[in-house]
Amino acid sequence: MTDDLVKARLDKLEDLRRRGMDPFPARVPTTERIAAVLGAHGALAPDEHSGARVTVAGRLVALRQMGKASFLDVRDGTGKIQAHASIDRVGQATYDDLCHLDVGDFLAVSGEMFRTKRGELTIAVEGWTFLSKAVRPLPEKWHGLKDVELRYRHRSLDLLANDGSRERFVRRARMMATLRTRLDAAGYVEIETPILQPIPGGAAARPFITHHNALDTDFYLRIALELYLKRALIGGIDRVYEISKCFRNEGVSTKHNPEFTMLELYQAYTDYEGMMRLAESLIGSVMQETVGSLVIDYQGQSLDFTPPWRRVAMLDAIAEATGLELGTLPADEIVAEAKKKGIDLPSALRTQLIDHLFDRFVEPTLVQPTFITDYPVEISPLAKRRADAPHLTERFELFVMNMEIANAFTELNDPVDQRQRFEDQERLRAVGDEEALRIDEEFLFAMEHGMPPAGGMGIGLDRLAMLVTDAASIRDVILFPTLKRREDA
RNA sequence: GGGUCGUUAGCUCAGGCGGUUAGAGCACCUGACUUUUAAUCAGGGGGUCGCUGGUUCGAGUCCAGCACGACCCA
Repeated sequence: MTDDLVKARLDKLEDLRRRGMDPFPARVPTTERIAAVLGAHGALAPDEHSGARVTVAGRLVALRQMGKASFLDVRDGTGKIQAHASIDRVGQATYDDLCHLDVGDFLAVSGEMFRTKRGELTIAVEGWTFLSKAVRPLPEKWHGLKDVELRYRHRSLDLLANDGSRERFVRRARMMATLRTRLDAAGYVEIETPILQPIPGGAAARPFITHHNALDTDFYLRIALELYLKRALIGGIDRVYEISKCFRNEGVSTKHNPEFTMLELYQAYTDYEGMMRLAESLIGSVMQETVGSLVIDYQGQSLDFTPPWRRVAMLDAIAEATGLELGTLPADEIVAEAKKKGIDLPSALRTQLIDHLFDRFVEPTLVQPTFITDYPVEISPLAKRRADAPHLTERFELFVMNMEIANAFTELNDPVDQRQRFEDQERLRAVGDEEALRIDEEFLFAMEHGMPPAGGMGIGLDRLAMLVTDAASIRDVILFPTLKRREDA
């Protein structure tokens, strides 16, 4: 039983105290990082001793005892090193103490570096210090922790047991760093905007609701960053971005987590064409810095991010996939035309029909990076209209591997049009569309003071992280994904 | 929301058509072993078979409900 394993280790903890050692000391000897030690002694030949003494600290991950000598594997955040302890070198008492360690305990070891006959760089232990006790056994060393539920619920153990998991999050961090470095170099200013918002805006989604006691007011957790970043843009921070969590009160799936990380950026004096070029260079940089190539392998599929990426207008993509030339056909005629092609459509609003056709026939075909452009104005209430086709907007979404990765537009900066769009949305809300946008007077007030022409873009960073880490589920790139609480856990 | 699958020792997994005391490897404990690296060898301990009910002389196994999770669909 677990209790027996824990009890045995708790007994050892008491034993340590009896032997005069503190199982949880506050001070640690000065140590080097393991990767640095290995790097500095890489030139040693088998059986050669360096003459140099090193000290490292880490977790004991394996202990091979052979009577009067033992091998210990010690791991820190940079790597793993072997140590060799023999009764000759450290004496009976110290050796006995060392043999009472459990796999999982932390310790510092010091001694001379040498390479074994079998070629492994090793510390010949001369002294050691106990650093921290593990009172539960670690997951199994060979098979690791496979149960996906345990991996998500006990991520610390997943990171410990599965190298692939740890490497995935390191790579995600490199992706984040690359994005910030590129944007900072391009003169973008990173800011922070409210998570608690009186009116959730910037996207069509259901929000979480929470309550502020002292103000006795309900707030919403933000569903997008957009409207606050645009306020900053209006205020003169004319290249601005934020990388942060957004929250949407929707189902979970391999591509959706209720809280997820978005990058949103706004740049004055450009447009959605500029955003397409930026997407190509920014995501290209991420691929180069994380995977090392613009051609990546994702779940057995080769994806090529070499620019320029394919661009297709939404209605053209639907025509290509279905043979339906929608043009400006009203809803009932779309249904009729579809029927002729053998496609059954429910009676719905024109935009819903377009959405439906796109999701069903186009999205499943979008594997290589593709910009879908020119979305209908009704589903793009914050994007500028095309001058030559006012029912369409200067907007694109980027699709890769059937997933929406980015959404961008030439930003609407006409406050009169913006007010009308909000009012159209409010009318949809009134007839039951819970995801329709709400009118935001504060935002309109800001825009009425003049907003520069601008391009803006949002990128779903969890999904981008899936691509760069070859992860099949969004939960594999979110350290602590949203799970139901378990009573017994 | 619907469908399919899963839940057995700390971890990874077996468990034929319902039949004696539920098995293995790793981990753990005892002993041997001074260059191993999934160390090896000998011995030992460890189980609310997810939960609740039902069928049956008898349920890890069959049935129903529930919980949690995975995948697919909307």
